[in-house]
Amino acid sequence: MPSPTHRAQRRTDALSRERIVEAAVELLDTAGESGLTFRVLTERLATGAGAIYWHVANKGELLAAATDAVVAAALAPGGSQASPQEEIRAVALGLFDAIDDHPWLATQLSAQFSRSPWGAVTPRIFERIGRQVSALDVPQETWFTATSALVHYILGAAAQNAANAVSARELDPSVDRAGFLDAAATAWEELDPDDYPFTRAVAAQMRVHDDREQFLGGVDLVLTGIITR
Amino acid sequence: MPSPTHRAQRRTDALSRERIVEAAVELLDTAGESGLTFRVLTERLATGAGAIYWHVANKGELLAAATDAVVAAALAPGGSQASPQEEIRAVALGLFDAIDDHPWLATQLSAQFSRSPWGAVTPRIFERIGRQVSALDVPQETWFTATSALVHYILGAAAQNAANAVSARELDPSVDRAGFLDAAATAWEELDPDDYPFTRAVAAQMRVHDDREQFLGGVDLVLTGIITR
DNA sequence: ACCTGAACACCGTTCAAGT
DNA sequence: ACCTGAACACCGTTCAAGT
Repeated sequence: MPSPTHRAQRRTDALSRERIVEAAVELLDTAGESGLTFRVLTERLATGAGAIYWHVANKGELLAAATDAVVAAALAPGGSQASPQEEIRAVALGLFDAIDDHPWLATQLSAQFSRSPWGAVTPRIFERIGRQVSALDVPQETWFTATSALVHYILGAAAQNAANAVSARELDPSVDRAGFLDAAATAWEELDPDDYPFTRAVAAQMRVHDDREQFLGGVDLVLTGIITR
Repeated sequence: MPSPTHRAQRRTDALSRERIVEAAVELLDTAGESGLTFRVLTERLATGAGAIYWHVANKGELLAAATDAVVAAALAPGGSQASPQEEIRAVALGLFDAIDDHPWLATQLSAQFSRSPWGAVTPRIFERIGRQVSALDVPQETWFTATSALVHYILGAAAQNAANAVSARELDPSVDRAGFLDAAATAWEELDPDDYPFTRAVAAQMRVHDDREQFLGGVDLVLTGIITR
């Protein structure tokens, strides 16, 4: 029973690139990467396929736009004037949480990375992190390498974490995080001692670790390397 | 004009998982990720689709097997008993070169990473690097985070590099590496000074950098962080 | 300028049937 | 046990036709 106010909200009913991207993100969030299809998008938006193609060149561009929209939102505020280190940690955590909320983002981000390294998303992240690195009082010759290392670590680690979260849900939705970690750690402990001594040795650590804490630990580690050199 | 010796080689003509994976890798190398299709695979192997499905569950498994095969080869020898740092650099370079030779590996590696974090490839890399980290004389509590950071950096940076190589080829096959870097650097220098001050500042660095050197620089940076902490 | 929707080419996967 | 190949369901994309 929509009130007139709601109707007014729906009045801007015309198709637009924005509305399409929005619907795509929703679909990705709820149905995963394989759930984003021009057919269901067509139903959801109550139009024909051609209509979507009028606003968007192809599926790749749609995926890129969806990724871009979510990343832009995650990078948005920034807020206070903390130290460069704290800013970097904040940006990193923002991306970490975004990937956690939109697990498809992980794959997409590295795909963007691969397809057009300097398309739209990557430069935003690179610039955002790099600006803080340059404020870090380290020689300028190290900026490029340092920023690359940070960005690679952040995206890689966040992606890995999202993957863990997804596969945990898929494997057994009833089991909680602790249960999943426990099962994984146990699996590690049962690996062949000759082939996997290290992984076995580290299994206990993995059982009790906190994702965000561990993620930030890695950021600090790279930061330490940057400052020390 | 195949000699009898060659014929003997071709005698083991029966379909096998190994032969299928081999053909898949070849196809991926020459035609890219979108070139790997059950139809052309079927032609190449001169069989029917069902025959392939007898040996391989589905396309995902085939991709995983191809990735696994290439990574296993890249990680294979190891050789000398150098210092842990040197070993880590060697392993890193091995992966770097493998991704450079098989650009599809980059996407696939992070996809594997996402789909089944502890499927087959990732643990191999993790273990290989981790073993050296544990020999690094740093407290055991740091092993997990340190190894994760290294692996994330290595895969991320190598992937980025492969992506650059691919898009360089695609954009204009006639232009060489120096030309590509030059064009990219120029593009960076022409970015909006208000929005992208850092990227602009780092453009010159990017113009003259050497991929492998820069990659190893990042590895050293993370290693420094690990040892310093 | 923007949208419709049937049609096209192509894909991964299945399966009854063969050997 | 292993292979054949037609058939199925589904996909991204195009395009003549409408408004």
